[in-house]
Amino acid sequence: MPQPVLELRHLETLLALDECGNLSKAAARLYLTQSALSHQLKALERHYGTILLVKNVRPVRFTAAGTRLLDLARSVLPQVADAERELARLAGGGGGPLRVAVQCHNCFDWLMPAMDAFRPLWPGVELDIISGFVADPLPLVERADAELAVVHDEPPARPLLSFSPLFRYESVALMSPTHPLAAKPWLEAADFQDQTLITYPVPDEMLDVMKHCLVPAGVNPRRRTAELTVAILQLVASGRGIAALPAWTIGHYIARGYVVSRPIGRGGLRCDLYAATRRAGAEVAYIREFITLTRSLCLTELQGVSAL
Amino acid sequence: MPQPVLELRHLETLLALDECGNLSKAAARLYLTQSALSHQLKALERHYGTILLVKNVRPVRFTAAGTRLLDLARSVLPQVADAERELARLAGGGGGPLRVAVQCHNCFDWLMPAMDAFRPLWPGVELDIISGFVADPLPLVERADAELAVVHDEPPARPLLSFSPLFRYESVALMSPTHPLAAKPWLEAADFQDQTLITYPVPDEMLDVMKHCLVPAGVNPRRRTAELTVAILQLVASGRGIAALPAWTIGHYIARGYVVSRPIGRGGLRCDLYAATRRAGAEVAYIREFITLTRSLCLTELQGVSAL
DNA sequence: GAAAATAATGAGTTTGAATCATTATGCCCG
DNA sequence: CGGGCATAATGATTCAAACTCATTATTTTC
Repeated sequence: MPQPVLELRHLETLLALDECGNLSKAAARLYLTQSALSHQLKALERHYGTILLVKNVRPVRFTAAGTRLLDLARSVLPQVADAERELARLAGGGGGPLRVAVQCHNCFDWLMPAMDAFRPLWPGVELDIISGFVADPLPLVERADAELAVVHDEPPARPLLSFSPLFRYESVALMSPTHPLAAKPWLEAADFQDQTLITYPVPDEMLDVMKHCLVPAGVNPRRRTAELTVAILQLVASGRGIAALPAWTIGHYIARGYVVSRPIGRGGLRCDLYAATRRAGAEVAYIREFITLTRSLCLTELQGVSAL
Repeated sequence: MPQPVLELRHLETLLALDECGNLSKAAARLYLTQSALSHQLKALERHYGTILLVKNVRPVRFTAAGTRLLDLARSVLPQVADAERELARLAGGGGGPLRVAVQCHNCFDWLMPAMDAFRPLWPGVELDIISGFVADPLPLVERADAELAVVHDEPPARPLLSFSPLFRYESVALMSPTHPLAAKPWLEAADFQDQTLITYPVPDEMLDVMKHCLVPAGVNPRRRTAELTVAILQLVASGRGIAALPAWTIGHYIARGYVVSRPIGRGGLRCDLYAATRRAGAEVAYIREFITLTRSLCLTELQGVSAL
């Protein structure tokens, strides 16, 4: 007598499917394989005796039946989330500090909205950013001066820490539309050799292009620095040099034609962000939710971002 | 990153727990073992870091956290059920005939309310009772003159049919409060020997006491028949004989002291009801729901009824 | 205080949900 | 039109969650 074939898991899948538009992306977002989702869908469709979505079209299109289930998901999953938050409160885990240490300038672009979304859900949590960017924030977390650190790439395992993937973004090269390099479909490391590279005034370690592309290739262009993203874009637009920034920072500058962007290297330059917490912290409901909420916000809102 | 530990299954469990008042009963209702529920609860409680219910008290008492989850269940599960009904409609399985064949008189007591509850959920289903009680309704189902038959005990497997347990009820002996047998804590078959047994005018096959108790024991009391349950009770109350009826039929007669009831045999006389459908019919959403709905209504509303 | 109900526990088993490795399908573009 | 890329389907295999079984512990009842 198997009453409920349907489980919350399936509703999560449908939601992801709707947001991502295809099985593979949705699977990545759910930390599952494309195969898993395919099997899942097939089982559901067999059970209900009707197709739930048309997959050979981009993005996937939900049938009437699929839409009905999607609506169910939209109604039910938030209720579940609410209940679980309240349970955390009832279990005495509804409040506490959440100090976030961030390495990179640009992260503030998404960190602020994420914090804004988080605050009303967990009014009992004291949310702070550990200001002044820290070269290596991991010791902060280890000695409990921060609950969470955002770091690049997955660091080697540490006994006290646990790492959760946040997302992968693309760093793109920026130049004025009239710049000679704008003619190329993508840039190689060598293309930077005779250029002026405009960056934030931070160590090369913390600059994606330098760390992952130019330093390995032994390229060392002229440099110029600016504190603010707008200032960098200003300099680029006026032809004073080229820059490399995460794709998400520059959406409307591109749209307005002030600057153009080109991938760095054939497949583009991908950078991975992780959230580090102490292992004990990874159990705390509000820290977990901060991570998942941030991830999910970034994946849906930010340009050029994909699941990790 | 296992987000949802909670699944619909758990919500079903909580609901059953609330209705049944203890793990064992709830487990039976869900077709699971008591052990399964115990493990389930423990896992949930470990995950949320708080106790959900106090089990060493009858009925179990939900904690604040438990109540919150129970509320979630009460909100979410009906939404899921609604969605699934609509899916069935969208899949083209929202309508069709549902002709129910019933063996026993008393079954109408619960069949009517069940049908009343069912109708608004499936307006497209043509619900009928195959009237005139049929001695053996199984052939009706086999040759598709009925979609569902209610039968006693689990019949031997038949190639075309599938049987679903409905519930178990107790048949009790009824007598006037002043009757000598009322002094006994329970009745043996032999006690019936010199009595007048008042029954419906149907073959012994279809009378629980006869079939499962007196006939096996070779006891054959005087007989008197009446068509209606009230008439039987009237005769019993006025000392004209004793009767045996399902415990559920007689609640308020007992309460008012007109008659008293005694178990038949040490542990009482238990009878099992099953729903028979054609194997193909067991797949049809509305037939499945009719069965589960009926079962669940009877289990919660009827006296002396337990899960099978 | 014994018997009956009920719950907990840990080991063992089953099942279903995932992955892996591969094949199929559709789409774009030269 | 055919090769290459992105995406989905498939079936075998793996793995772990969830269940059962057998037993012990606890509580209730008479």
